Amino acid sequence: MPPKRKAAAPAAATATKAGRTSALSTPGPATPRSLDSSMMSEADEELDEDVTEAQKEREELLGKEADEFVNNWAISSKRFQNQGEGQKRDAATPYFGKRDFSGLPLKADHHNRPIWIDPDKGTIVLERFNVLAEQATDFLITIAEPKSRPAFLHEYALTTHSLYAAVSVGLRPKDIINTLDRFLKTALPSSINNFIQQCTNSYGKVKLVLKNNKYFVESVDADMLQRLLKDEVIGPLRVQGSDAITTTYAPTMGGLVIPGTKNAAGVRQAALQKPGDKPTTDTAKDPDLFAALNEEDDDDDKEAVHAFEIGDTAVETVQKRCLDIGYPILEEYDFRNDDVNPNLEIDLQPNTQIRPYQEKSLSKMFGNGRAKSGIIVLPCGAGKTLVGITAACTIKKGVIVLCTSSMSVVQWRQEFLKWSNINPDDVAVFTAESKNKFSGSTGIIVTTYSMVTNNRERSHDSKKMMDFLKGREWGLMLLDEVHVVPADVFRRVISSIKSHSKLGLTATLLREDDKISHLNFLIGPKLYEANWMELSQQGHIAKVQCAEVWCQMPTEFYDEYLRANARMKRTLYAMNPRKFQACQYLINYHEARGDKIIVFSDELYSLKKYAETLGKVYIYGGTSQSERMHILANFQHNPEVNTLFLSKIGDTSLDLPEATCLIQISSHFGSRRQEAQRLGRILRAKRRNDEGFNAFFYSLVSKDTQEMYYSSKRQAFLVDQGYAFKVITQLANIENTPNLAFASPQERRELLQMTLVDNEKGTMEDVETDDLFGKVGGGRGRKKKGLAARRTAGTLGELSGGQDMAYIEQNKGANKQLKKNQKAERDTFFKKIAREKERNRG
DNA sequence: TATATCGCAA
DNA sequence: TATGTTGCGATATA
Repeated sequence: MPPKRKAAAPAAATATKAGRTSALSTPGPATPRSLDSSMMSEADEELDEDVTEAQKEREELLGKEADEFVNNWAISSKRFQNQGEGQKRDAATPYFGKRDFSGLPLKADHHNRPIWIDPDKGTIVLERFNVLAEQATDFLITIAEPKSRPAFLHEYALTTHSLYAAVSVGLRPKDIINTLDRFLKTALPSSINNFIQQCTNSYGKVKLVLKNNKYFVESVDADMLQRLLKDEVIGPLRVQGSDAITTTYAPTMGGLVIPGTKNAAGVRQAALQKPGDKPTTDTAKDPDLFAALNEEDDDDDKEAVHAFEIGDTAVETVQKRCLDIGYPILEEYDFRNDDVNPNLEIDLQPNTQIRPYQEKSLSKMFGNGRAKSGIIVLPCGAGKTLVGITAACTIKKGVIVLCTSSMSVVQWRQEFLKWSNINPDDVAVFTAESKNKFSGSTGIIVTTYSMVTNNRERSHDSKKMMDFLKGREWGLMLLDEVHVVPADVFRRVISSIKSHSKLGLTATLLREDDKISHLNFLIGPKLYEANWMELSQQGHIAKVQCAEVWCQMPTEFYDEYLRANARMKRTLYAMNPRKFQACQYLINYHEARGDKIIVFSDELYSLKKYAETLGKVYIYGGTSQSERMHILANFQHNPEVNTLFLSKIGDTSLDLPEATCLIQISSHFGSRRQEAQRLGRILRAKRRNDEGFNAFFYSLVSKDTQEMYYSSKRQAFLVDQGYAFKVITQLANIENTPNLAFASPQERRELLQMTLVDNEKGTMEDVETDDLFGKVGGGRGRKKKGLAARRTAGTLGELSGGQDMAYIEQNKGANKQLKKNQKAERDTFFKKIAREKERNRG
């Protein structure tokens, strides 16, 4: 393959693109209101007990089929069908065998091109240091799945799903192939070419569109529709009497303006500006190859589309069948031409401007002027909510928001009020406590997954509410924390509520099981995934230093550890006195530095022990609502309270104040999601834009225990995002920390004894403590009534209560002292870290 | 109003 | 290389 135009090409593309984005007009015409609600689905009446059974079965089936589908389409099954390209052999060939790709001819100017591809697996490697790296990155996130993105070499995988996503945002096969070839250092292997052709031929050709309250199967390819009509399952489902295939012209993006973008801001002044004028926006600087390619689509302006109608009840069958025969259906909502569903009065607050990456992700969703269903992945603190709200403001139809907890329900409502001009009466909350409806003909409902999926007997009110939710059509379904949806029960949401489009939001599209791929057909493709490192370099989220601190287990602890059962093992490695000391040291250090510190421990016994011994506040599941509020408020405003201990309650269900340092002493097995979520807790830091400001993330790990294995597993995701974990085996000057706990062998033995005794009878209930400082404890823990509670509570109360008071004072003194030699100590600390870093590199 | 119970997720 | 127990929300109960 001859070398083609190189560096100049993307630049040119950028220019065209910029010209295009300035083609402005206001969003579609005001839609007349129609209150015709006779369109309710027949589904309502039959939705009772036995239906849920059937639903379950159907979902299982769908799940299985999705898996099979994925397997059938794996790239490896189609590899080398006609591998013609010169398989040269040389001396090294025997060592690589089939994996010798030296035969792929390098292009003459290969050093100007940034990517390599594995013809076998579709793995793409990108050189970040290449001049074209930026453009290539933009292209790659559109067509491939980011696998690993550390500093210099990024790894992507070309998969069926990623190509599906690329097609769904409007790329054509020839765009993909040409651009890929342009960036490749070698000739494009024919296996990859075939793979792309095959995937893209079947993907994205068929669309499911809801128009005037009727479902249409739509395609630009008339033959394709004929094939579907001849299909034994789909054919009969076509609505009788509409035998003709209708042909219309597809709208293009022209005219649609996403609120909050610079374009939107300029709409009024630029109303007279002609399309094609010189760009006036900064977006021109942003080389977005995808948009550039999409640009070409607009040349053949009006594309004919063909469609036939299917009944409401047939939708799921058709979707499933299409998946079976290899033409997965895309969901699109032509909201601008929907004059059946009433419009919602909503717009972003004037002067609201969304960030470039938010704009980018939304432009993928609304790329062709319709709303495409799919998933947007942004790190915590990067403004997912605003993306959702902006989408709602673009569609301007009824919205249903699903959250994981009632706390985030309240937050979503607040955010809606904060960012948009929505009438507060139109944002209704549906939870156990409040079951409001909006007053007008349409509005926004914020609710939880569990509220909608609840299988059990319902209270009268919520039954009525559910009927209401099921009985209407929603313009947009916003799925917060969408990674929870594949959980079998939550999946039911999708089928029970009818919405024209679905937008999933998450920070970590990750699960430890394999159900994550189900999202591809439950909701839609991944439309956009932000790179954490990039956002932190641009100052949208904080820069974080990650460190793993290895703590030696004292021999007597290790002996017990080896002997203990799994449960006790976990307690023991959390209670490791060296770990305790490291924790104490880090807290001292960071408090002196002015940080707000959160310490996570999933292990409740150690959580309480650590917090009580150090005289810090803690929150866990058993902390009552009012105490939680009290503690959080103190942590946020009281300069005396700088450290907060949390159980895994802090992962999802607390609205945590800003923190700048995070220490993990115990965590849940190898959950990458948890690790990422916790890191996310410090990404919001307002000080992030201060010169040289860093947030800190420490994992304390007991050496030579299972924790080491879990820890490495947990870090995988963050490492792929480009975070470097430093390993620290020795904290500088730790032995000189004043009032270091468990410094003597005697104390360590006592700690061990106490740990063993307290946990021997197994249960945490036994050591449930009374309110220590009147701040913690109580609440609705799962403690068994009466019984042993009093016995041990006494011991522990005395023990920790007495010691803690002493500790509080000592620590205050210690902090003052620390401040004196603060600088000296900080220096040694960082020298230590630097030395460790060197060692790890070598 | 506070608390116990249940189903479910990780 | 797998685990088991913690927490949530909704509802029923006194």
